[in-house]
Amino acid sequence: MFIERIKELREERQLPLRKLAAALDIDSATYWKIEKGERRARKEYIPIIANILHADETELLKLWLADQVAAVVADEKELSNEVLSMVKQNLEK
Amino acid sequence: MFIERIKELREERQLPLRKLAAALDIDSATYWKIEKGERRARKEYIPIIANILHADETELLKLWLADQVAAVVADEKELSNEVLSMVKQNLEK
DNA sequence: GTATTTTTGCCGAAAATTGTCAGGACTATT
DNA sequence: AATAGTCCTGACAATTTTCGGCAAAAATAC
Repeated sequence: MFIERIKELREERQLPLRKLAAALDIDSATYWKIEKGERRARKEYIPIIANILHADETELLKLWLADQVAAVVADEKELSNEVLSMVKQNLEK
Repeated sequence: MFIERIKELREERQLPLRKLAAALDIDSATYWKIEKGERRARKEYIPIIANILHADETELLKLWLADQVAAVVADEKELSNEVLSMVKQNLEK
């Protein structure tokens, strides 16, 4: 979700990976891996990415969080609905 | 959720930390930290814990997963409901 | 008051994650 | 076909995070 979105945005803006990598102060290869899902984007990167892509930071943050959550339950898909409900419940207190 | 539950069960069964630690082959101090939330229980520990506490493994697994998920969104409680919904949506595909 | 259990802090080992480097593949341009 | 620019990849190095043991203090039980 997150990575598809930032790739999409980057292409819309016609920015090369290099530009994003520079903004984040990392190697282009690393940024490439982030977009591919081989590396996780650090949370601190989100505002920087949002900025350079002129995207909504909160939107990206939500996508990023959703990815993290999805990763947790990925191995137990059968249980995930129930687990997510439990978490929701628990948050309401 | 997970840690409260296993502590509760352990006390019901009147087992000292030591017993659990032994079953998991770790130091009592480490087990204590798990029960306190200062250490994360490894996923592999769950069946062992379930067994020695005569508890339902799936129940404990769900609680454990819920904790992991909650940890992800803990810093962004305002967004968590939306994030959880997104994940649910995404799983239905 | 001794023994057992629980609680803490601190440190080193181990594992996981992140990043760099060097270079290959592909495309477009000239 | 040579150059330039971007994208892609694997191997390795560096860093960060996590984990567990140890030693000992505090609390509780016997």
